[in-house]
Amino acid sequence: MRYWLFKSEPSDWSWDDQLAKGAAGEEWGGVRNYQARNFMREMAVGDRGFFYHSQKARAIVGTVEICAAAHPDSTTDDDRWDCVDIRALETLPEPVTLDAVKQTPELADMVLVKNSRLSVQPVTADEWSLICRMGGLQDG
DNA sequence: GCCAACGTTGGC
DNA sequence: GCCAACGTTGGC
Repeated sequence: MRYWLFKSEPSDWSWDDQLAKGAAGEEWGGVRNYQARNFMREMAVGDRGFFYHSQKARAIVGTVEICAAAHPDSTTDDDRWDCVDIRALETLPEPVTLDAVKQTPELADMVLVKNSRLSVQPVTADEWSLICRMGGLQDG
């Protein structure tokens, strides 16, 4: 299983919006960046991901599961763009802020820190378990 | 609200 | 195919 991170502006699509979709999940449409799209094409059903609030919130707030592999993005007719579907799994009891990530040496190489503009990105297994613990989850 | 970083576009 | 101009993202 692989691990990922999905970024969203809460004013656009928030964790609450994602939670409201429940087990059915929701298409992660609207991504118009090749790197991000390529990562989504690599995702498999059952992979896990973090849900990150950008802009004012700047924190990892929950975990999600990939519930549909990459398929054409329904928000456009342009066939260059694919996306996956994700569903909310757990809310982090304690959100892990960008500040906290930056202050943790083991997380200094995270794409979140290194390439802050990439909206869909891979997370290593070590990063995953550490952030889960920091957020108050036993495990992913 | 500003601005740096980065990705994309389009002229040559 | 290069690169300048432009637009967008996201941290501060």
